[in-house]
Amino acid sequence: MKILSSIIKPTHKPITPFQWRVYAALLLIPRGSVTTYGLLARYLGCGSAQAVGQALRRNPFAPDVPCHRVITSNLCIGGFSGQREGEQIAKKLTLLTAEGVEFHNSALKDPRQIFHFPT
DNA sequence: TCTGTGACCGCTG
DNA sequence: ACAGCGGCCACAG
Repeated sequence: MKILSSIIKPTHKPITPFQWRVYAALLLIPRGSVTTYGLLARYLGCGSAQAVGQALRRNPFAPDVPCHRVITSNLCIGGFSGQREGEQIAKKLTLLTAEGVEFHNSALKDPRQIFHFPT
């Protein structure tokens, strides 16, 4: 499995401890699976999915850190690269499709592809 | 310090 | 089914 420290390069902006935890958790998600902001927040012991969104929005490591594998709790596509709609979302869709995660009208087709973090 | 903002969530009517 | 609304918490300025 990938190690976060091996992804970070000197050219990257420094990240906060919270961001570190978020990105490290992302690396646990296998290809072909996705998670939600809420699940991720709960796994991190942080009550706010919105805070997780903040961290992902500022992800300096895309696409090495698979931030595209995070969708909203209602199983919709969510945002990408700071955008909630538009070309960037299409890109996110493409990435997920390439991994075998299919959407229908911007909603996850198969809920079984949701990754549950270890307790 | 303090404040506004956000790739969100879930309860309520 | 669905829109509204308060809560959440990290972070930049």
